[in-house]
Amino acid sequence: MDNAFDLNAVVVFVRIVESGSLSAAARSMKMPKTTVSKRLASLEESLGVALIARTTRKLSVTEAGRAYFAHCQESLRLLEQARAEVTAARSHPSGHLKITAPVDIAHTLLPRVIHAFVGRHPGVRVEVLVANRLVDLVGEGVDLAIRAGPMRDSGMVGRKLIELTANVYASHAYLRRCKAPLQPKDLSSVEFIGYGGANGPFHMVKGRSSVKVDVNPTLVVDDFETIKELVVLGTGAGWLPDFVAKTAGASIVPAVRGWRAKSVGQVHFLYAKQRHPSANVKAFIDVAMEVVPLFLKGELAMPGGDERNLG
Amino acid sequence: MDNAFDLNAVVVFVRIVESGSLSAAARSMKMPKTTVSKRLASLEESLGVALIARTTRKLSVTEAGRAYFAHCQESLRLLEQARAEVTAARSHPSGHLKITAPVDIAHTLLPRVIHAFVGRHPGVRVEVLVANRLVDLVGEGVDLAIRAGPMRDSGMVGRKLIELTANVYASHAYLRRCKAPLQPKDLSSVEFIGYGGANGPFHMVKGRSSVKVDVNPTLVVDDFETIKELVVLGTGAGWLPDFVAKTAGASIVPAVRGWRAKSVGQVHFLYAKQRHPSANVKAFIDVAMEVVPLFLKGELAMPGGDERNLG
DNA sequence: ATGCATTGTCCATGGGTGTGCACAGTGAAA
DNA sequence: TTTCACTGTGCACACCCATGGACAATGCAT
Repeated sequence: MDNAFDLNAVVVFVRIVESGSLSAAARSMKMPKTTVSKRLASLEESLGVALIARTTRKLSVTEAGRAYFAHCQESLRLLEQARAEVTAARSHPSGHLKITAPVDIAHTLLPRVIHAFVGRHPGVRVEVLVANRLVDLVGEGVDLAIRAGPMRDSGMVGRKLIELTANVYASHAYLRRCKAPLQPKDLSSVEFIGYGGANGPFHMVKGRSSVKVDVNPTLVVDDFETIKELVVLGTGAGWLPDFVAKTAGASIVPAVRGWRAKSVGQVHFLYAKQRHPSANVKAFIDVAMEVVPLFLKGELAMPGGDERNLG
Repeated sequence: MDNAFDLNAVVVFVRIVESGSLSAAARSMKMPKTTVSKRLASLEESLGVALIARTTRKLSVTEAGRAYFAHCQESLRLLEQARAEVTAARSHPSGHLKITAPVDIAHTLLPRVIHAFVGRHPGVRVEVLVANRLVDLVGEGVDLAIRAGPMRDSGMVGRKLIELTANVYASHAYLRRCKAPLQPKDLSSVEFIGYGGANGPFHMVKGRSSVKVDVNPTLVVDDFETIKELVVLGTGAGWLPDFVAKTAGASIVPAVRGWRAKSVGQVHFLYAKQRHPSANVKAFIDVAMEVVPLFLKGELAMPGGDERNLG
């Protein structure tokens, strides 16, 4: 950085011309006169041109100085305007927001949140990237990710959205075919639809009670939404995250009344660890923290299918 | 100068975006990576906005960063262009040049110099301020003054143009009326036209000889050109600077053949003492140093009156 | 997998720079 | 004239900041 010339000196120069004197400029910028003097001198030095002819009392801007001043003033005005725009956008959400989420969440929680978000912040263009793979946030320019399970991305910070609660669900018709009411141990003998390969025994809780449940999956699917559809059709009982089951409305219910499956983790947000998080990100998280619990409690109106075009 | 934000950081930011990485930017600006990193961090701090999301390997410009970058890049381009224009104008004369000179010189030497100057540097607009008063150079935005006699302006530098030589001139007709050839002592008995109030005895020289001449002015005028006209008309003999007499062409000649008046000082330029004198000023002085001696030696063509409109 | 090169950041240190003071020069007021 | 307020600048010093080395993290090549 040997002889890169000091842009701040340009600011000083412009202020001098605007103020009409070094001292006035110094006052308006709240810096000592001597600094102003030296900055101007160094600018003239690095330009190799006299900008301001000065006696102790009078000032007059050189021909070169006048030309330079006109350009600089305009340029600095643009720069200041840019700064103002940015700091304005800092507080109130606007522009672009890119989100990624795994398919399960993208089909369930996410549409509700987005629906509320775009309603509240119409100026923001939202882009959603639905993928189960681990998206490289900074590499793909993603502002915010929603992930399930433990997070181990370095340089990122997380924030818990919800506890990942789940249960074994079944349709009313299916339950009528069984000898209700079922108990946890009965689940090992019903038609059970398992998830993916990582479907071992799980725990069910009721108050302080906790029992381990072994199941014999007659069917294994690696997609919760497909499982949900099967459960709705009465194919069998299936372990489902509550937020997935919820999208089926009242057509399916917990198979074992009064019990629920033990939580297996959290759903959380993940975004770049920065001193100054994006206003868009913060706003989106705020909306999500407000909307999702309502949705899970069933207090959220469930519109028909207008969010399907976002998937 | 508490929290005035660092414009140089903006330059660094722009270079980072252009280069695609902090390290690349550091290399291209020849400053250590650590400085680049800190500059960027401080810019984000003072803006209160994250501009660049960065992992150790990948970079991605924030929404806010993109908007800011576009404006800044344009603005800095303008600034750089301004700098280029100014430093270009440094070497080759252009723009505006304001000169002041006393009337005597403005009517004699100056037109010839200006004529040559505008012919050589057509891009420069020349403005001439003819006045015998002491013009405040910086106060009135004058780039260059021509003065006769000692200079005692502080903060200014001078450069000698010519030795202020003079002589006693008379017309051919007048000399015929006298009993030529005249000797220096004869001057006390001719009709002598004196200058202003400061017209005491003067010295005349011939080789190593020097004699003091006392005159009895029958007529005193405080304007050399008027004196010259009177001499041309044959009213008497008059002490005239050579450069004034020269404008009368061959119609007047030294009254005492072989002798001349002793020099009484210099004509010099006066301009602001600055590290970086204006290219215009330098060019003008160069032209003057070249043209004036030619004129005084009579080798310069004397056009009719086309320089009159410059007075 | 495992080096290897490269990236961005943290940290102690020295050089550069902004600061306060003093001073010459100037204009307005008395 | 003399005084006075104020201008812009030279100078010595303290302090901040750029510096370079070290380090964790990461992608590429083998």
